[in-house]
Amino acid sequence: MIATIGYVRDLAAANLAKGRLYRFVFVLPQSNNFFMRELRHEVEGAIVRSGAERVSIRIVQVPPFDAPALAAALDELRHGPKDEEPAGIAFVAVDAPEVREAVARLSRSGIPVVSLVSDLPGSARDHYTGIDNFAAGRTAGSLMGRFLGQGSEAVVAVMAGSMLLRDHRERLQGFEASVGEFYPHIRLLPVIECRDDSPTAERLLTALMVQHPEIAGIYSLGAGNRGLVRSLQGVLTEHRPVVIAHELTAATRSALHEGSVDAVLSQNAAREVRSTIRVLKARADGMSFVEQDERIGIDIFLKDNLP
Amino acid sequence: MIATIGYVRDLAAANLAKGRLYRFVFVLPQSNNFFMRELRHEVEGAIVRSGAERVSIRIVQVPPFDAPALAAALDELRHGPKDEEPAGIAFVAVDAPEVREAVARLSRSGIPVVSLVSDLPGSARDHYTGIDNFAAGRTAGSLMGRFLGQGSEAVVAVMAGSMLLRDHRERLQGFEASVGEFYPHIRLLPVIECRDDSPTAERLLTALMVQHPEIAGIYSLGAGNRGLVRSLQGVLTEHRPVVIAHELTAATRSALHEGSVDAVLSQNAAREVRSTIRVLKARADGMSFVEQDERIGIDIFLKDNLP
DNA sequence: ATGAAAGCGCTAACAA
DNA sequence: TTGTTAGCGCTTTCAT
Repeated sequence: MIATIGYVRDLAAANLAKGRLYRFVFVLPQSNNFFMRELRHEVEGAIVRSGAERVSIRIVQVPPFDAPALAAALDELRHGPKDEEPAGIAFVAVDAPEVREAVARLSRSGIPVVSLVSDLPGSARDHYTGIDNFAAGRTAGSLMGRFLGQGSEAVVAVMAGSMLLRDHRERLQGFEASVGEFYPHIRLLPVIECRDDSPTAERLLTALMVQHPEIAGIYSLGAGNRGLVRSLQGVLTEHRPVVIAHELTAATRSALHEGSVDAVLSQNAAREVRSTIRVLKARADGMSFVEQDERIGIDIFLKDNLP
Repeated sequence: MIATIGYVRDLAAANLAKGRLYRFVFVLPQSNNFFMRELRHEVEGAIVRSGAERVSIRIVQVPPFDAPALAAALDELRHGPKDEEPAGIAFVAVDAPEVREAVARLSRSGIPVVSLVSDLPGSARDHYTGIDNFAAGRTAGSLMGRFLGQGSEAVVAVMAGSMLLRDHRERLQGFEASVGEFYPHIRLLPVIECRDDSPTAERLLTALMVQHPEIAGIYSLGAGNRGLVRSLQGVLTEHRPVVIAHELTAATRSALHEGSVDAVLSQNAAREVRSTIRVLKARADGMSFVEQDERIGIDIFLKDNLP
């Protein structure tokens, strides 16, 4: 009806008129691993830039891996003065029922919610900003299979942060599925868990390589890659295993460059933060967004296509 | 001075007051290959969305590979009524002196200019939106080397669209450099040029494979991949060469899926268009932008991480 | 030169 | 309910 005339509502004018301020909250784990720090850093960058855009972003930190604390933090945001109610919330999910319930309460209050980096399927979240971790694991499997080449049995080690983390579990599943289907000559050692901690990663991997000198490949699907790189330092070049890791960090970047790591799968934290803000804004305005535009791809980095 | 007070100019209000309209022009080759069509399609999409954003985008088509025509089109844009002068121009460069000069004239007129997909180094363009094609070629070289594995001499065919295209030349250089340095057992056949035409590609490749049945790898660095895929159809699975191509299209996507193509390097046309508009807007406002945010990465797709 | 006033497209507060 | 008016932060015009 209105559209027939060719009318388009001028959102900028509307926002000016009502002195609108989009209050968004990012609930982030106070983890110390590189990726979470980067994520926090990107949100802080967005805060600086947000001045010009009628956006006000606040970061709320919660203890990592702590579902009750996360749920409490989410509930907290629903209270407080009515005019300070957030216009949207982004949070890194911990996969637990109480978190799902807190999200349901937010949703019932009409507050847009976006899960970030780690998803909460089956919850009332409006959107998930992050990569498909199952596909990431499959991709790692393919690369491992291709890089190792055909031949007799090859032994591959897998290191995760924690099997309690949904994204780590999904990566592992994808990796196992891909290797099992296409590269049956690869034998996977039992997963070791380094709790995303570098010293632990170094210790565990070094021990594993002593125990299994025949290791031909390593897939590190979590954090703690400084330790991974250090454990590789003693290995002779000609015995270097094929190494695939996650997240482009200072450690993985230089390891790629010097050849001790062969491929890095990564997600772009800056892009994730910007996308999240666009999505929250759209939802806050009751606007739709192009799902396809907001998909976060799995970046594959070799030494040759480093940004 | 002003900044000390914490003042931030409200661009939205300013634009409202002056009824600003950003007039941008995209100068695109009227090529029929999939990628250029997609690029055009994305610009058309931006035109639709632009209504709400005080942006008006116009597409000017020029004959492909035609430097004089492109230069003339660029000059044309500087004339016409003063109040319809574009606030920014994006164009797919043809690497020639007359184009450089036309860009210099635009620049002198104070019109922001962005080169898109194919760059024009050394010209007065304000920005280049597109991938690093040399790095893309190197990446293809690494993948080819790793996928072929160590061993005795391996013969690899290279197919380009045209050596007159700067992006194709750069990809080839990167590929040759990478293979030459790290995989000396790979022998490259002389480049064949299919002029980005599928039937030609099919014909040339089929002939080449008859002539060189020992071909173990194919790098297709231009367009015309329907033809590439067709030429592969007759090859027995166990003799299938390692195939690396550029641009994720219907043809390369299904070929990846069914296993006749091993990897696809790609650039995201939608992202390129959006980035270009952001950059032009920033320049038109005399604002800076985060260079890093606007870098277009080289996407690597395996069958496992297709979007 | 400097200042006051009108108005861009909208919303919110108020009147009728 | 429907209509009117003031004003959001800026630029532009017109007057001082």
